[in-house]
Amino acid sequence: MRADAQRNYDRIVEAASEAVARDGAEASLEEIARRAGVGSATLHRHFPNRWALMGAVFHGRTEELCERAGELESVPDPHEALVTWLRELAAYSATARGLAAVLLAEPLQQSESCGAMLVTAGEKLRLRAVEAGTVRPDVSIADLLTLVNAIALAAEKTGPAEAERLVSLAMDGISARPLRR
Amino acid sequence: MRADAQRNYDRIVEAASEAVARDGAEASLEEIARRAGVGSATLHRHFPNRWALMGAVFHGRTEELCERAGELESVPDPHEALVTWLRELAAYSATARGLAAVLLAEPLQQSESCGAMLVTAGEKLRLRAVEAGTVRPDVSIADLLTLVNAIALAAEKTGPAEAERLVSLAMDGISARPLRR
DNA sequence: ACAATAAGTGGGGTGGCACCCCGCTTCTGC
DNA sequence: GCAGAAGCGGGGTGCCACCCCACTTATTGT
Repeated sequence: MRADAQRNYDRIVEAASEAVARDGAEASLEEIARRAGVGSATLHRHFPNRWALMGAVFHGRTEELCERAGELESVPDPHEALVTWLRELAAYSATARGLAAVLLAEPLQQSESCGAMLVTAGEKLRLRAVEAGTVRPDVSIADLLTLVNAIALAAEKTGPAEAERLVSLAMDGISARPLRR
Repeated sequence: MRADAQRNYDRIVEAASEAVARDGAEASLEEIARRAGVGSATLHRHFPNRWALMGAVFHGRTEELCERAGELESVPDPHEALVTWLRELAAYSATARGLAAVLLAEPLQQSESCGAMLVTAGEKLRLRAVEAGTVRPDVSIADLLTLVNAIALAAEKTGPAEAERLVSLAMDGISARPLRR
């Protein structure tokens, strides 16, 4: 990649980050290009569609979340580690407007994508919890991520606190029965 | 309302129903107007924004779901009644592309809205389950509907079966502990 | 240092969209 | 059957995503 192309790429991602923070994932691509100081054609050449751009925008944050998953592997209680991570993921998704939509929209299998990164990071936490016997083995990491993303998407209007509450609710279940762990 | 205005209203809703079934809630309003045989201005006069139209489209179906809630009140097991209703709601929302998005988008309190109808219908089922002691009293009907709609939205691509599975999952919780009901 | 060339750029075009204005048509109460 | 109001829709505006192609710029070999 040529040096100037790299510079434009970075400028676009930076402008897109600001735009997404302000307007959500539906931000105008034209305006992003304008603010990045490039033509709209340049934006469309680097990112063939909106999701590709959003993927780049959220890539950094996704890496942080994956690192956080790594940290949580050293938490003694595997169940707590998993639930904590899922709650943090929900809280961040609910704040960074559009991340949840991007994660749900993009095919989860495709490597290099944000979704794939989260799958591999989260799978370790899930497996540890299953081995500890606190999580049903028939629940896949894809199930958990879909559930959490769904909640984050729904809670985008009501805020991260509500998102975390709903995640806790879904993890524990709605039934009034004593917790036996 | 004048007779011709009523006729146009009905035509628009019918065309919109077809369009939504095909393209989801993001269907082109212009095309809906075209297929209804009216000018786009007429559509915009009857429905000031997209959600107003979607509300009208889903009104009939929402009524059916409310009736279904009424039927389920006579099911002996209150917990089963509630979960069955929520699962059916999720399955329908996942099929009728866009219903979930509409329900999440519109303010839940506003009367006459689809959301409000579902709240009053579902609240009875929830209350019965709480009184039977099978559902935690701190879980509101709004929580449940948000959760179910979120799942339906996320499962729009994967189909109603997956939506039902995730609802069941959220209702029971992910933990590997014996069901004590 | 510089020319050849491949890579990258952006102004401007296209078609589609939501939404609005306003002169015209059609219904309705009397 | 008529006056006035209620409703209508063609056409306009401004915004958008996305594309084409003549031009500019970085790189590479000498």
